[in-house]
Amino acid sequence: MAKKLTASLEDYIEVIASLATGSGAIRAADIADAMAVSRPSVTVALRSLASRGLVNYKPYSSVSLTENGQTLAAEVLRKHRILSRFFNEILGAEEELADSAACRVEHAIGEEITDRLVEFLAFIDNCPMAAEGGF
Amino acid sequence: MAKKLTASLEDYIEVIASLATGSGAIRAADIADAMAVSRPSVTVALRSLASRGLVNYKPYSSVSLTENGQTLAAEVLRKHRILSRFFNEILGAEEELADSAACRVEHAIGEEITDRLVEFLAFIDNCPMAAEGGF
DNA sequence: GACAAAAGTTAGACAAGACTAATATTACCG
DNA sequence: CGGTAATATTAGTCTTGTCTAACTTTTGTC
Repeated sequence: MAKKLTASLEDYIEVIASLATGSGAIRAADIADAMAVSRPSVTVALRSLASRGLVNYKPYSSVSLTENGQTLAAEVLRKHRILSRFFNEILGAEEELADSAACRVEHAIGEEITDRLVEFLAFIDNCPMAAEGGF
Repeated sequence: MAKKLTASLEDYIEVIASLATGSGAIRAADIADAMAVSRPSVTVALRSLASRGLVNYKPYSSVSLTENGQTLAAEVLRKHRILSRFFNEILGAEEELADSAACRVEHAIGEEITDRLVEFLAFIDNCPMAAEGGF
């Protein structure tokens, strides 16, 4: 497997994957807007991701994730979703807070903790005692 | 309140607080050893923390936390403990993994999420249905 | 009390990540 | 087709956090 990305590069990958679900080509400006970051920062990040084989990137043209990039993005998004759900549904945090916390924590937990959290949420979903209105 | 610290500086504060529970003065070398970091890095961090009024620091002498530093350390340690317990006791992760994940996540969640996690664990502790052997 | 070892700091380098200002490229419209 | 607007990149700077190597200060031992 590839070497671990920094939190920042994971964020770029994540945003690119999100933009990819929409229609149309992804341009650096879209990424910059989505991340509230300057365009030169995007250029640097794209070069770094390209050098790791995670995005297809040629100067002055549109961007896409490679196979590996998609795999990686999927894992980050999975962490994000499960954390956001946990913070919101189990802990009762507002959606916006849950989401922003998930955005940061997603870079700090590994696969095992994530898997266990998935199992935990699945258990709660099926738990008759935990139905309606949370705990 | 003071401006938010970086993850790195929070780590330093946390380690200093931990070392402070032992006996004897805290020296830079102790911090370097505890964090597996070079001594010059400790010097830099101490200067930064001192400039923020969080540690008492004079070159070539021992280190202590100020009142504000202690308050801040307590908050970080509280996050650490609650996260570690959650990962270990609720999710069932090995202690070592739970602790290392807590080490990273503690910098990524705020007071509100922490408070809610505390409440959640307190609920589980008192929940007759969740007794013995986890869920 | 002198002097070697331990501890601490300074100096200089590097990497990541961000920014602004300036330059280059592309694309669209008349 | 030419020229401007939009987009992208380059160049140069800053901050944070780390390192190694060299120098300084403190400490402890005889």
